[in-house]
Amino acid sequence: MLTADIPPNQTIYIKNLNEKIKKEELKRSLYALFSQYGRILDVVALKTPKLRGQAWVVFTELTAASNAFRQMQNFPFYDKPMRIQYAKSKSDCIAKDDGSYVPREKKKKQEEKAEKKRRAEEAQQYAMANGPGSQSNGGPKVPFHGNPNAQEAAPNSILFIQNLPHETTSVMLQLLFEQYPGFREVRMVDAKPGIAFVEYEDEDQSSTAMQHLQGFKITPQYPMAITFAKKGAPMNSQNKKKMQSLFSDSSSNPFDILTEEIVLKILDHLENDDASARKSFSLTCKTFYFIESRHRKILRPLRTELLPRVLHRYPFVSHLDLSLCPRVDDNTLNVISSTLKATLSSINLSRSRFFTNVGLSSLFVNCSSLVEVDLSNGTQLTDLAASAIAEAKNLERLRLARCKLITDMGIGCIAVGCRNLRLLCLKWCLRVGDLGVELIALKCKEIRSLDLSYLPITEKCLKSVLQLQYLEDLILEGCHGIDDDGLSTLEQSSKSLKMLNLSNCQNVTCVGLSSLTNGAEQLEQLILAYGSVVTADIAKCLHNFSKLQSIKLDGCLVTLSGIKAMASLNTSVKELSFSKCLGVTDEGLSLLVQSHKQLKKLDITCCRKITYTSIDSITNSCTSLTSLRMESCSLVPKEAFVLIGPRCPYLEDLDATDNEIDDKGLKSISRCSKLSILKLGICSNISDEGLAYVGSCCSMLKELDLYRSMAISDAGITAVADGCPALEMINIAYNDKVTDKSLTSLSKCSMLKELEIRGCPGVSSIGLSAIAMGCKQLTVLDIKKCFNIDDNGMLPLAQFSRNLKQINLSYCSVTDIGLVALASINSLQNMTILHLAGLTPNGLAAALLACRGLMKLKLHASFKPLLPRSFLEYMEAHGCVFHWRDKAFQKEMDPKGWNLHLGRSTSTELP
DNA sequence: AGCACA
Repeated sequence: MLTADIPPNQTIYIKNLNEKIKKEELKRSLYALFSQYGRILDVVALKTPKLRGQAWVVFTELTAASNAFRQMQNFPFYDKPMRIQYAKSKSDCIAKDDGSYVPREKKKKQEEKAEKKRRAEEAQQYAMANGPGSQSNGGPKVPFHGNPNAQEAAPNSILFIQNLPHETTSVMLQLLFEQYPGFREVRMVDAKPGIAFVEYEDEDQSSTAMQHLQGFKITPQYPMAITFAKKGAPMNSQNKKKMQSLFSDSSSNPFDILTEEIVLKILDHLENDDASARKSFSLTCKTFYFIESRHRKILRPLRTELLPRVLHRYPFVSHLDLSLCPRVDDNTLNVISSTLKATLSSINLSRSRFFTNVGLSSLFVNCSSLVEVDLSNGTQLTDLAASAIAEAKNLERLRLARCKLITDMGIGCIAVGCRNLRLLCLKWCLRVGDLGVELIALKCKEIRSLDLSYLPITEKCLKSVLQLQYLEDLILEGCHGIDDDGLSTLEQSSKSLKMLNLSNCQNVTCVGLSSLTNGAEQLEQLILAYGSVVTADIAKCLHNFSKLQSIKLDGCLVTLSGIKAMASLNTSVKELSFSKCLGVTDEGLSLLVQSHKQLKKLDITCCRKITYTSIDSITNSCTSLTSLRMESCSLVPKEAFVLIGPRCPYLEDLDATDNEIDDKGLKSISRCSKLSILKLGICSNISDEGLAYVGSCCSMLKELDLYRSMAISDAGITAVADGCPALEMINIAYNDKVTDKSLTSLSKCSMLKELEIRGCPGVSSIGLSAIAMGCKQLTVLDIKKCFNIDDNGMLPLAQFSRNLKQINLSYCSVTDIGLVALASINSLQNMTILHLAGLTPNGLAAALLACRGLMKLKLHASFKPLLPRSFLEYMEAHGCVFHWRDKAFQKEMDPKGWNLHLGRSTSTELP
């Protein structure tokens, strides 16, 4: 059995121990070392020639063993790194506990084992000599990973077929199996290609079919492997009894009565990305553990060091997301390409560095089924990398955003090599110009989506791009080389175009736009944010688009005639965005919403001219509105918010940040029972009374922002915590009325992922402990300037918040001790640690060395000279990026709210 | 490298 195949066991097996240590001392030290993970029942170590250097540690709990297994792997112990595995069998002291202990008769037992092995080998040889798949080349070429107990399965009218090529369909199998009498049906498992179940009327008939089709090759490389399916148990009274006795007898596994088919079906119903559900599933029993490992398709590992073993456990992974691994070197890519050769279809390397074209080349040459690759942020990648990409002949989706060294030459290679590209993102590839893009357009005829944002291109390459007959999405954001004159030379747009983004193209006006979109009859979405003035001319281009759904003009100057032109369109759009637009008035907006009554999403952030009138028109006309974003609409009075609740019952998302809304308004809005996102930052007119309405009516609420809404206190937060169990994000920053009571209430929200309590002096480590214990999904935490949070808050966080990715603890009272504890959280990626009075350079270094997945770290510049250079290099080599800040210590925390209208500190200081 | 309980 290979290491990765050994299922979890409450006993761990440790090898590579220092053989010079005396047995008793070794046992004592192991006991001391591993007690931190849980209660230990026994430590076994022997010094016989065969068993020296090894030991077993028996825990009372499986979870203790698995934590020890993970966390102490390679731990240096008496100068040698420990190699830990799960024990292969149950320890005697456990067996004695649960009554399954059978005293062994030493030699006899061993002989029996050997005998069994011999017999199994004989049987296999016999099968090899007689099976039909063997005539030419001796059995299946491709090892199939099926149920290891398959050969022992009793005859069954259902057959279990493995090692099928992935393109096999149920019709193909039916044609094959219906030739034999008694055929009933073929069943395939959607989420698991390569296997199928075929049912016959009885066991004789299924046996006949099995004999005839054993080893049949649908394609030359895949001889099918047929076994009897594991027996399922219909629920007659006899079985019920069996079930009951199984449950009362802990030594056998009640789940063994489920067939693999049923177990796979259960897995199909688990969310693919729900790690905890999958984990519980595989810890149910050995069979489940095994089946889950074959079913897993998506993997997002935390550590590349463990990748060889992880990939061995999950051989059918097709989607590998390495965005949590800052360091991925060529060696790692080699491991991936050799283990996932045939199965890998998608890989994300956008957050990883340290690999080169050599590793990429091995990846693309070996993994021929790769269809999707994200290499964004590969600022180190050159044209050599591009020519490696060109080996990926089947690539369909390629992202190269910010690969600034890749030139037209490299893109040319990709154009020639990857003819099946459907999506290509070249955003910020500053050395790619007309030539590269033209080559892509000429060679890659399948392109659907092309992102050319911020490229130094002109209309020259657009000629070819617009001839792509399947082009749907074209993104030309910030292409300053494109202007009206150039566009006027274009004759016809792409007929298939659905989305056009010309944001930040200041040299393009409605004139250029109409040349570019001439003939684009399928256009659904037009994004012209931060562009030139929107005038009546816009009507000229828009009136042709009968399918237009969405117009975004964020940051543009919009004239009244421009808005009138949009109001006179004969199509009804679903989405309009005017965030930060100058020129939006009550008159224009009212006209517009009256002619677009189907509107679902409207963004009028910072439209500072609109008043009650606009809100009245919007809510009157657009009753199916789901999203209304109106941050800082400073002339809208509080009375306007009362209109929203009764008129827009489908509202899911309301941004009323920095508005006059009061409790009456909140009462009205709480009638929107589908409300999921509610932003009430800097709303000083709302109080606990208003929040109580939200708490009692909006049970689907997921996000609540109360940043600097200073009138609220514990009672309001508690009402929300009690009434909104689905809450995932809450921001209560800069509120001096909030205390630990709020945090204790919020600890009941078990889905909470993001908590910001920056600048709340009333909360302490006690409240944070409650959060740590109750909110196990917590991923992002901001406790900056919570002066009363100290090391006592970090310890529970370290123990319970194992999913924490990001933390800001600047200005807290945390010291070396708290930080070192925090560092034990494996998932930590991003920390901001400024102005911690009790932090020493040594404590910081010790903590950081323990955080192996760190990607981004904000520290005060004064630490830089105090940390050894070699230490900084070590961290950087592991993928950590340091951000040195030198802002002076701020004693007061913006007591008068000076920052209020100068942009929010959240967005400038948190990444 | 190696899977036991004496």
